[in-house]
Amino acid sequence: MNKGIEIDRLDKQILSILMRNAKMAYTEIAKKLFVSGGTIHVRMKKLEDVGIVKGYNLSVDHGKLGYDICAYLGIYLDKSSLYEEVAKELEKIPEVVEAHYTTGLYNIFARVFCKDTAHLKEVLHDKIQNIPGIQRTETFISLQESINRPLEIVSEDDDEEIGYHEAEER
Amino acid sequence: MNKGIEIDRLDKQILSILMRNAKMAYTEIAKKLFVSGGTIHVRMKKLEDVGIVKGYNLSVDHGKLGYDICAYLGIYLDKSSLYEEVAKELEKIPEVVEAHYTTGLYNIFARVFCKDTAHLKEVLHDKIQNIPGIQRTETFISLQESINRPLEIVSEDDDEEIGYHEAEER
DNA sequence: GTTGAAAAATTCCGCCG
DNA sequence: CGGCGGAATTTTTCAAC
Repeated sequence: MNKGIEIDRLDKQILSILMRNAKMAYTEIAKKLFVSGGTIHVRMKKLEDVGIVKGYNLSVDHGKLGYDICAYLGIYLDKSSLYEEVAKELEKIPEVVEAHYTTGLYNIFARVFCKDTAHLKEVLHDKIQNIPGIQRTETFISLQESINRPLEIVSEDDDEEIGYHEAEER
Repeated sequence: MNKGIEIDRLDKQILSILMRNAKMAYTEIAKKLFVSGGTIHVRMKKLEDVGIVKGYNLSVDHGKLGYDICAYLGIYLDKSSLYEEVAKELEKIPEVVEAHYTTGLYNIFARVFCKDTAHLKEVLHDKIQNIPGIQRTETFISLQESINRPLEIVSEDDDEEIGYHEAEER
């Protein structure tokens, strides 16, 4: 039982390539995988239709755009049941780019981007701590991001001797 | 002093659009921003050259691909100085998609994707806990992701009355 | 920043195995 | 049906202004 969605090896290979470089042309992917460009097109349309592909994003260097601080916040709530309410308030804060309802020590896990420490203080003290239901927060500032990559979804038993290797970009 | 990189409002608007939908055609962005397609092309080339644009990613629904669990790990090291070594070992574990050197309670913050609880146990117990230098870990499983969006980089004083609004996709 | 034209990619559709 | 191939359309890309 597979949620009714059938994904074969070709689908996974296409996704795997595009997850690393979403700008690669369908014609080029087609050449790598020894199928026609039209096939890539049909497969991607299916993958978008069933919601496996959620979107296409640009990955940017936040530091170079003036957002020097990336921090994770562990948030304690007064009551776990306040989650929906608090999430809605967090959504209004543009610096919050991610929020998860989590198991473990904290009730909510959030990621924020700030320009500098003054900006972080403003976000924490004036915005987040003011949300009703939030008891306290713990802050983890990222000093270095050493890994940031897509999940490898092509399993070993799937890609036995695929002649795929990286080519030069564009 | 701005790191020597000059980014104007138009650059930010282009980035802002592409961060939400990296597949939008340059010609369409050009129409929205009332400039020519060539200008978008030149701006993007500059933004890629200076490293502000790091890449183009596909965003996928990991759950639908069989990876039901997304978890964050707080990792305690025996000594903070072991960071580089441990990071190198973490990089060998494909389930680890993100790792940060952080301030606060933990030394390293990592994000992992697993197929199910058995898979998570294997990753935690057989892979991560076996890395020399790691003292112990704390696991936060994401039960719901309620926010996941790009950072809004166009500041209010930048985009005063831009006639920009979302258009239908493709 | 713009224009315009060549090169390339996307997208669609009829056909085949 | 799933994949192929080709043709129409759109986009990218680049040089000259």
